[in-house]
Amino acid sequence: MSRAREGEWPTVAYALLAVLARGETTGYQLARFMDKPVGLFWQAPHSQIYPQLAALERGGMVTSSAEPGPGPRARKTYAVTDAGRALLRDWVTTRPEQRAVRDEMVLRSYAAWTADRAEAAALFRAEQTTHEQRLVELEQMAENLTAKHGARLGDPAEPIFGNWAALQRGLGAEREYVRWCTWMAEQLGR
Amino acid sequence: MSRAREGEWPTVAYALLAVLARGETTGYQLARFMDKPVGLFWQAPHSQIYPQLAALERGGMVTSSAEPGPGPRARKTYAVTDAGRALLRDWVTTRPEQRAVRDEMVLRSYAAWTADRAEAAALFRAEQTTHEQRLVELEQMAENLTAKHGARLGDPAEPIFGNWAALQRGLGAEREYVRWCTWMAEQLGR
DNA sequence: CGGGTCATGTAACGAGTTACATGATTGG
DNA sequence: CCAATCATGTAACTCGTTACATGACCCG
Repeated sequence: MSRAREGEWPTVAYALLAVLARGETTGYQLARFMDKPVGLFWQAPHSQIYPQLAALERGGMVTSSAEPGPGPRARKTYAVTDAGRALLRDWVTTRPEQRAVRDEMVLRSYAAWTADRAEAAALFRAEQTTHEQRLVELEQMAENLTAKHGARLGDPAEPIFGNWAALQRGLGAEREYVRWCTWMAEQLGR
Repeated sequence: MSRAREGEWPTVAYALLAVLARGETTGYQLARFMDKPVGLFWQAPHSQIYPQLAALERGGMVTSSAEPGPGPRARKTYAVTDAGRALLRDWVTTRPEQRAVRDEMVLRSYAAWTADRAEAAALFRAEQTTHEQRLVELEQMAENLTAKHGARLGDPAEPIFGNWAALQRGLGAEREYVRWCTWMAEQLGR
């Protein structure tokens, strides 16, 4: 929540800044956008988002204006400050240190020889199907984006380019994962 | 560390069982194998491994035999029990619930429009290069495996099939990531 | 009038990271 | 003799998840 060292923020803070950089919103909208189902580039529950927004405000990276809301608490609309924009801009071009490889399905494939062959094949076929469906959804999103924004998608100065870029990654990653699951199911199902 | 509910273990426990299922080893060897650099399917530091091995032993999933070691503490060799083998076998064919999408580079791509264009292009080119090198290493590993084990790699009953399967995933994932980084660098570098 | 949506927060916990600790043997 | 390797462990902390909490309004 609070910074580890002066000037260092957890990644979720940059995710919030990245969304707020496109226009001010309420904490609730941010939480909706980043909660479970979609959230193509980063996910976080509201229990992480509200305290993080408060921390960003204490740090002067965002400002909030409260209007009386429907519930027991006021509704707050957040906006990025210049300091927040600068922080995000710097972070975007900083190289991440290499993350740990941790994939439950890869671990299962590594131990597949210990399991029942047919059950293991079924597992990978089921995974394949799920991610084929996910792939169809993403392809639908790509069609919608193309229809609405056309050539602007190729312009890295436009915010919508960010959506396109994240979507390209999602499409590629899902295709590759489906390919691997298919291969695994084939290997196991003989 | 301890089980959340009776019969539920953290994933790192299954990773340890998966390695121990191939033959008994010491905690140190496990830690070496799963620490930072390699660990193609799961990574964990020794500070997580030693307590987890102790927990598995308390749960009757592994046994240990201690011989006097070089340091102030005894060297312990661990082996899976029948219960541990059964636990692993069941877990392997259980479907994981879908994991959260959280990729710092995707987040950066989403916010790329806020950054300096040339710096952003350089970032993705650098990532591309790093992962091209990683890919070469994996291809080397694939060659070595093929040379040493040949057709046994295609037999899902052989433990070595697990290495092959994990490696296939690594190769595919790295290739796809390199592809995306290349595309990003191209888009940004115009 | 009961459940869903809007709207914001706190608390408890688990998983993973980083740092601290100890001490013998081996190699340059 | 200093550093690396072998060998095991604990402590403090951060990040992320799950659950708890409150209450107005709207729709069927």
